[in-house]
Amino acid sequence: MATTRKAAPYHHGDLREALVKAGRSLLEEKGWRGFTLRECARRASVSHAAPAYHFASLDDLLAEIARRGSEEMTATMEAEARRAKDEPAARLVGQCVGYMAFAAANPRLFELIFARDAERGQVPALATAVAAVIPHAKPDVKARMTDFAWATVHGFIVLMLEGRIGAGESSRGLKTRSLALLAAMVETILREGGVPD
Amino acid sequence: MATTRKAAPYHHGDLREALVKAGRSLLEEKGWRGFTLRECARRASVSHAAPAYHFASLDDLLAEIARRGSEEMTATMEAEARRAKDEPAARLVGQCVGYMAFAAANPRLFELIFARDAERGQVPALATAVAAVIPHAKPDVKARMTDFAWATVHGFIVLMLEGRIGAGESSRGLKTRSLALLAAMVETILREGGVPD
DNA sequence: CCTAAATCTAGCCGCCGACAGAATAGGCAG
DNA sequence: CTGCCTATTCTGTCGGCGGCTAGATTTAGG
Repeated sequence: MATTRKAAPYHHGDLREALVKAGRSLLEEKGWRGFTLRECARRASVSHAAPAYHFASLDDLLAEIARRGSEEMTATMEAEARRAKDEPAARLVGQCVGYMAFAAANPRLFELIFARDAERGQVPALATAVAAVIPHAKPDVKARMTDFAWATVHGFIVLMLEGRIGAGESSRGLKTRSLALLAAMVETILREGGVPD
Repeated sequence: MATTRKAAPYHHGDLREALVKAGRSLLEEKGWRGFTLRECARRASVSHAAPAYHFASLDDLLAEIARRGSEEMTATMEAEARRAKDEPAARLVGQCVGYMAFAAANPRLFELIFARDAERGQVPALATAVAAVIPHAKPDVKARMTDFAWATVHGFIVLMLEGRIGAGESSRGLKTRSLALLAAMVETILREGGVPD
């Protein structure tokens, strides 16, 4: 056939695709422990052993879901950065906003990405964005500031998703706080690695 | 029986205690999906149904482990703070160091604490420590700075544990980086809510 | 020593992930 | 059109799990 893989559907249509989709929604609905290969099969209207042909194991399916989620997250960040003003700091903030927005919209998937998608030179775009804010800084300072930015944003959204921060607050208030956090973060980056004032 | 609960051991000795201990080490060893009520029972040399008497469910045992872990973590933070210089900023840094040290020493337990121990007015000591650094700031600024500090420290240690930050770095280097991060954090707190310079 | 409560064991249920082998369905050679 | 080939899915099975119940065993306290 034309493509390398599964060109024409046989019994199901495209089971691999259906399983990934079912798995993703199942994960978001029932969480972690409710995620079951058999339930994915059920949602795809297929026997309990059918997934085995497409995914060697449960972890294999999770890995694929994480892989796609990771791509989607990167895309969200870049889209948000493009919407921002054409200015280094604004673009960095945009990426961070995209990061948090994706996590808030897909909390379990976000968790999964960080639990499963280990050891990947993640978020290279973030490093670029930070570097653009402090172009004159030394490489190691840029690296440290990237870590700082990432840690701040990641920690904040995680704590918020876990309900440790701003538990009883309005959505409006949380947005304001997030932006204040990002502003403080940018200022710190500028001060630490910034223009030789 | 003097105390309210399980004063003298019966068959086992103190099964409840043994299960918590076995569960904690099992969690650290096999992680999360290897954590099994039956394996805990096995490690305590007891039948598979014995735990049911002490813990209503697997979640119940996890909750207890998380509860104790949380206390231990708080103690670690306070101990580290006491070891620091008698100065607000140093004590805040000390608490953060304790936070990271505990997480690094008990990564799975640390995860568990944050996953299970939801909705608790966590880390009140951190809020106190931050407030002491910026005594003249308004309450809402203190709150924001506490969130900022917590997010920074939490994000950093999580990313480090996941291997996203400083993957190939020496332990020495990581320590230096951590301290640099904390220093930047304290400076930001001072600048944002600090002394009216 | 006897009773009642506390503690543990044995056994069952339904669910799970993984594996083995049978069955189906489309493509294709003849 | 026939018959085979291979990709895909199904049925059936195994051991392990969490949770439950029934019953045995041990201990405390009179």
